[in-house]
Formats: sequence, C-alpha cells, structure tokens
Amino acid sequence: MSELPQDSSLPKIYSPQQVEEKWYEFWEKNHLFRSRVNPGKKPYTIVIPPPNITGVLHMGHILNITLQDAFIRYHRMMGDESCWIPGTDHAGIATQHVVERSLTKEGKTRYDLGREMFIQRVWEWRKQYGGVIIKQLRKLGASCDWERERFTMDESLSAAVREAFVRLYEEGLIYRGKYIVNWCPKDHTAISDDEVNFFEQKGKLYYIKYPILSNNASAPTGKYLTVATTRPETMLGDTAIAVNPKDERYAHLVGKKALLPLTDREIPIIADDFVDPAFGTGMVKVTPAHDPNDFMIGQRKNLPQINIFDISAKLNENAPRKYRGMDRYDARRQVLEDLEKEGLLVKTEEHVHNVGRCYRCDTVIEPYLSDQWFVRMKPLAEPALRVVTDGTIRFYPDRWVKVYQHWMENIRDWCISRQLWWGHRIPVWFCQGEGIRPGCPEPIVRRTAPDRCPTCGSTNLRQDDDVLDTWFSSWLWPFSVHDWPRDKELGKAEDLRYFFPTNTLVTAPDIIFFWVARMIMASLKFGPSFTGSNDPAKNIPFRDVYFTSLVRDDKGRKMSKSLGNSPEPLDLIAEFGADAVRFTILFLAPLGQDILYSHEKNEMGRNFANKIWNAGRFLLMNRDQIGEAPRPAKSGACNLDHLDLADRWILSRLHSTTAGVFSGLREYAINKISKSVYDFFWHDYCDWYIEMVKSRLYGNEPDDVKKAVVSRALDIYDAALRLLHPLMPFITEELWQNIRHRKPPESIMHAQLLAADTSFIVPDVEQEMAFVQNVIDALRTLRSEMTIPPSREITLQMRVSHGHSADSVRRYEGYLQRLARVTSLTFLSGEGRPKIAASSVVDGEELFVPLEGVIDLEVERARLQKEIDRVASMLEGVRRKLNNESFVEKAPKEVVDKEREKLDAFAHTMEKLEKNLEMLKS
RNA sequence: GGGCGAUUAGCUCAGUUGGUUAGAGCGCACGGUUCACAUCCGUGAGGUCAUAGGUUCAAGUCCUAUAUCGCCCA
Repeated sequence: MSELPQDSSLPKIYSPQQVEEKWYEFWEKNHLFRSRVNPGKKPYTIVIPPPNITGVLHMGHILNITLQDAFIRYHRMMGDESCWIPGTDHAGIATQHVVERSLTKEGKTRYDLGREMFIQRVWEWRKQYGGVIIKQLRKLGASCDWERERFTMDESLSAAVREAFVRLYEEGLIYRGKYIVNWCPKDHTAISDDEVNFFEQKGKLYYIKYPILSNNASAPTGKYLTVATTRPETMLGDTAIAVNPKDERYAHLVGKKALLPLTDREIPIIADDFVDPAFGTGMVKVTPAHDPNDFMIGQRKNLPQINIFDISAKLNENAPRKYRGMDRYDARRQVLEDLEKEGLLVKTEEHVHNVGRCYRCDTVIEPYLSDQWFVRMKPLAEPALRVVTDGTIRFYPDRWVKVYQHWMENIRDWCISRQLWWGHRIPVWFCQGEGIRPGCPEPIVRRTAPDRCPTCGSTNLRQDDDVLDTWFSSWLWPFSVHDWPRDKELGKAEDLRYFFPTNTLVTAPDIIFFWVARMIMASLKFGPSFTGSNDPAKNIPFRDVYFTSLVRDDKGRKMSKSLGNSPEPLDLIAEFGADAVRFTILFLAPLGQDILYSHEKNEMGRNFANKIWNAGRFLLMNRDQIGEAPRPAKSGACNLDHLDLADRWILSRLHSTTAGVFSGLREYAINKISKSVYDFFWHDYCDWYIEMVKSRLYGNEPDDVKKAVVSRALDIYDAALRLLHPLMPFITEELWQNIRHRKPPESIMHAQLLAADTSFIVPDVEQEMAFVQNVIDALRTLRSEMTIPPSREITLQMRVSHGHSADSVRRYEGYLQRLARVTSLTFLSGEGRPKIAASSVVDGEELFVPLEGVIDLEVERARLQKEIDRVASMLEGVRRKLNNESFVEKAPKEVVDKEREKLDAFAHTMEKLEKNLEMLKS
C-alpha cells in the first residue's frame, strides 16, 4: 500500500469495482482471514454449508454467505478468534450426471469408460470446472479461512466416512435390506427423491372385484370385495388387501382372505391406518414391491414382497407366464382385458393424479425394490431431539423446533446407498467363495480393503458396487473438516478441540432434515470420541442455527432457472458493487420470512455506499483545510474537547446504535442491525451532525476548537465505519484506510469495535437536541408552506416560557442559521407578538417569523386552523381517557401521569395557536 | 387431511413484555445546484393496522373464528 498524500481528494461518486478487488487481494495476501488455535481468545466458528461443486452462485447463496460473513466479521472485531471454514460437497448424483452429459456429447456412456476411468474423468471435470462457486464467494467479500478449505471427497474426509460407517455397523446401527427406490427403467438407475419431477396427469381409476374366500376351506364364498387402483398391472404383485381399521363397513372382512384374480394366490385382508376410507371404495390393494406406501404397509404387517418387474419394467418370472416379457403398459392393457373377460372390472373413472418422471429422460419412474443399506435412526434421534427441546441448541426462529420435533418423533430409517459410481464407495466386501467353503454370507465391513475373507481365507473378494448418499459425508462436516478421525496424525487435534463445537450454522430450512438434524445426530454419536466428554453440550455440532429466508422475486415466486427470474449475482455485483448487494439483501432479510427481491432494490445499498463515501469526502476536505487536533493516545478513542450539544448528542446516538447492533447480533435480527446502522449514518450523522458541524467549522471559533471538531467528526466516523464494516466490508476498508494513516497489514477487519458505553447515552441531551430539531423542522415546514424560497433568509422571534430559556436557545443560534437560514434571533417578553407573521408552537414554545409584505394571510390562517384541528383531536382523545374513571383507577400511575402531562401540553399549545390565529383575523 | 407462517401507506417492510400523535425506504407531488453527495437536500400528500367477535381501564400488539396467500408434512 502506498501512503496516501495528505491532500487526497475522493471522486464525487463511489465506484466499487477496483476498490473491492484491491482490498480482497490485500486481505488475502496478508492472511487476514487466517484463524489459529489461540487459548487466550474465545473461538467463534462457522462451517459453511458446502455448496455443490456443480453449483453456481445464486441469490440464496448471496444471502446465506453474507449473513455468515457478517457474523464472522463482527466476532473477529469483538476480539474472538473467528474461524469460517469453507468447502464444497461432491454432490454424487448431480456431478455424475453433469459428467455423463458431457460424455453423451462424445457419443459415449459411462459404461464405455468403465468405473475407474469414469471416476477419473469426474476428478478431471472437478479440477477444471468444479467449485466455480468458491471463486465467486471471494467477489462477495467472504472472509473464509481459505487455508482450511475442504472437499467432501478429500482423502481425510473419506476416512471419516469409512470410520463412521464401520462404527455404526459394529454397533448394529447399520443394516442391509430391501427398499423401494425411484427407478428409471430407461437409464437403469435409481435416482433421488429430489430428481423426480411430479406432474399432474389425467389418468383412470379402475375398480376391480376380488373374490372373498371362506375362513377355513379357502373356498370362494361367492362374495366379492372391490378395490380401486390407478395401476391395475401391479395387481400381479399384490400380497394383501387393506382397509382402514376405523372403517366399520369392512371390519367384518379383516382377517379373511381373498383370491387374487388372474393368479392362484390367496392374499389376506388387513387393517392399516394409512388407508383413506374416502378414496375409491375405501379398500386398496397392497403391492409392497411396487409402491412406496404399500411398501411401508408391508413392513408394518410383514407382507411378502413380490417383484414382478425387471430393470426395464418388463414383467419377470414372478408374473403369470402369460404376461412375462411384456412392457408395463402392455401388461396393463392385457390385465384389463382379462379382468373384463372374467367380469371382474366393475367400472372405470377419470382420475387426476401425480406422476413422477425422471428429470433427465422424462420416463415415468417405477418404484422398484432393491437391496440397500440403512442407518437405524431411532437410537440416534432421541438424544438429538433432546438437545434441541432442552435449548442446548437454539433455532432462530424457534418455530422450527416444532418441525424438527415432529420429524424426529416419526423418524424412519435412512437409506444411505446409491447406485452410482461417483461418491464414497461403501466399505463392504463380499466373499466370492471359490468353493472352499460355499457361501460366507456375512459382509466384511472394514476401514481399509481386506486381503482375504476372515471366515474362509478366500482372496476372491468383491466390494459392494454402491456408493453412499452424499449426506452421509455432509453429516460429519463440523468435525471432519478438522480431519477426524485422523486429526492426531495430521496435526489437527488441537484445532478440532478448540474450534468444535461451532457457534452458528446458517442454512436454508429446506435441509433441516437432510442435513441439520443428521449433523446433530452424528456429532452426538461421534463427538465423545474426540471431546472426551459425554456431556451433550460439548458434543453438539453448533449452538445456534439461523434458518434463512427464501429469496423470491417481486411477484412472490420462487427464484428458478426455468422462470428466468433469478439474477446473475456476478452481474449484480458488477453493476452495484458487492457492498451494495450485501447491504440490500441484509436490509431486506427479516428473520424467518421470505424476501421479495427486485433488481431496483439494490439501488438502496448503492445509494447508501455513495452517501458514506461522500461523508468521508467531506471529512477529508476539511481535514486537509483545517487540520486535526493532536490525536489521543489510545487508538479508536474519541476526541472529547470542546463538546457542544451536537457532539454530546451524536455520541449518545453512536453508543445507543452500537448497543442496538450488539443486541441485534444476540437475537440474530440482522435487518435490525442493518437498519440501525443505516439510520445512524444517514439520518443522524449526515443529515444533522455534519450540518451542525459546518456551523462551527465555518464560524468564528478559534482554530484549536475547529481542529478538535474535525478530529472528533473523524473519530466518530471511524467508529461508525467499524460498526458498518461487517455488512459492507470493502468501502469501509477503503475509507478507513483513507481517513487516517495506517500501516499495512493494518486493516479495519481486525480493528476493535467500539464498546457500547451507556455513560454516553444521555436522555437529557437527546431531548434537548430533539427540541432544536423540532424548531428547525417547524421553520422548514413553515417556509415550505408559505413558499418562502430556500435561499431567502428569515428572522425569528421566540417566546420561551415552557421549560426553555433564551440563553439556552441562544446557544443554538448557529444551528438555526445553518439549517433554517435564520439571520436574526430575538426573544419576546410579555404578551406582544409581531402583527404580520407566520407562527408555530414547538414543545410549548412560540415561534414567529415576521413576513410583512410576503405573507399570504389566507394561507397562514388555513395552516394554523389545520394545526388547531390536529391538536384538538388529540386533546379530545386525552380528555376522554382521563374522564374515564376506571382508567384513572386501574392504569399504572405513570401512565396516568403521562396522560395528564399530555393534556397540559396540548392545552397549552392549543391556547397559543388560537391566540395567534385570532391575531391574524383582527 | 394435519402443522406452521403471513396479512400495517400505491409497493417492500419496521413496530420490544398491551400504554407518546403507528414509522422507514421506494414511488408520487411541490421547491431547491454558492464550497460532501442530484446515487443529493428540504417539504408534503397517503393508513377505520385483512374481517368478525372476545379479554382489558387501554389492542396494530393478547385470545377465538373466518377469509386470502405461502410453506412443510401426509
């Protein structure tokens, strides 16, 4: 950094582009984001919710990242060891698909490459394109500790995944079983729930008769029951009929059997809560192998699962011979035809239902039964629920606790296997025998690949083909980022113990189950092994969870690529500056409510930046012309020489603003923080303080007083920049570096925040200032309504009798001169008043502005009458209250006293106004 | 179907445990460019706080119901 010349002048308009780039480089080059284990300081840690490597920055990230950066920067300036750990997620399915698409362009499939080559290809892709988003975060100003960046497929994070898997398996918390997945019959792969697109579609509801069998002989009773289904072909896999247990119509049938038409299978009639008595006939067929809900019923009732499809959704050998080899839709036609022939098809209705389609090829998804790995969730969920309900972990806003609780109490086992190639391969091997001892059925679960089967010694082992759900690595993130379980061998043991638990998690509520809940479970489960404590408070992954708003467009629609209503964040940053975009989004972000975003709103942030810039420009010009008083020894302290009302007032405002920022931080009320800093800077500091300072700087004060005034204005500005820095890091750094001489690598990033000192907050001073402001406001209003041009000077006559003295008002004459163009101030005594004058009553004191020859008496009379009406209606309201006996009796004394004071004040004002009006009439 | 949230000025939103005359930004109207800023300054208009009941001396704020919108779960 080159030293700035003393006569440095800033351009009139702030242009963020070069400034932002310059300071980010400076921060990075000087390692200012770095965090180190420091027992002398309190740690403050955030782990980034790792974005997908396929992802690009969108508005949701802008909000999410800016929030985290603001928290991290505030804590850094409060003296905490702030550590923000960045990284990315390998996003199994999304990434695999992206790479497969690029292969398709070459006319290849992943099978052409083979598993190993394909994975290599993914790594290459990642190196070239992956993590674009990480570079984009820098444009936003994110102060992540880049030296700690992690990727969920890093070797040490893979070790964490294997460690967790093996431990859970050994404890019996992981098991293998059959499960329904979303299967694409065209791509021959399972896809995740997120990748199924649901569309409403017109279909048909078929009513089918099943013969009821007698209790003992399994002989037809001649009676039938009727089920309704949208997928008649799956009846070939039915293993039960179900009714709702509360449905009295069918209570007598439960426990009996029915004959499955077109087959010779007998199936039971059972009762299950899932069945909706109002749907169809209130009886449903149950096909556990081909419908997720039926699958759940089947699990509860121990029903057989008969899979009638192959991987292409053609009927397999489990279907009657006649249908084998048919496609599912051909089978549907054939089944319907055959039912019709047997007189079992009762009727057909039009029916609208949701159909899931593969987001890649639009093929209708087939719920398909296959072997999967599961985590038993109940034992993990119980302690994880407790730490949230007992307040060890706090949610902001706290209504998410209920959502969390409901989910945790009804938790289902977690299917963690995925039929993909890209991801953490399941650390399980199967013995392929070799005939030494036929079948070693137990899976071999190891942290590293075994050489031979521990049972039979065979070296013919085959690793499970599947990989783990990406969330199975994400749920370890708060401690795997510190290289658990290899933290000791990699020298990260101290980091892990110092920075864990993290303090704040900032995330979108839509992943509360996928991620937030599971991190809590994983940390409570594995935490004791590195914290050395069983205290849940020491093993939670984070103390506070901030659930962000959803960013919508100005019509309230979700931002989405297909709607084209999502702005390109880098374009926004280029147009308005990162600071402006950051500030705007934080200003718009009420805790827990959606944000309605629109392009123009960024102008607010931009204008604010420009305002701050110009305040700095004003200060620098005056510093250069007038100079500064000798600096106080303590850096960051404020010059307190020659204080006047405006100085005491702005100090009071600065300290209460600071207190407001701190309380906003505690409540995670970020929009309260941004609003109070905005109001302080713009309205208190610029609108009033600077204008009042001008009256001293350009008046007849001695030189040393002027210098003290300049110094103090700079000191307060410096403190305000620090208060604003976490919200607008770039412009505040630029100005902070300009207003005083700093030596690199000195940075506002590590400057201490001013502590909120209540001794500076003085109600009397604020009240006195409010009076002055009210007088100025009244004069301005009067000028405007009497159409007195702003350039025209006025004289003011005051009568003070209501708590103010001529002497005290006289002290503020300079302000009135500067802010209301009052050239002469005189005081009236007795009852006299100027004959031709505009008048006003402020806090009970009378103002007269003689306007002989200028005043339009008609206008002034109307003006006064309007004011009289206003005061009269308030007077009336207060009177009504005080005439109410129960109010005077029951309301607290202070409230009643306050109303009495109001009554006096209004009555007093009324009296003056009426006299003044009368004067004009005579 | 169950749960949750929202409804305050034309628009986007503040409004502490009920107790000053319900505020801000944008937009609108009017006036303003001599030394920080027209990305600005000053002034003004604009609200029966969704509706109906209730509790209370007192309700934008608490309770109940309804309406509309949105989210989650099933």
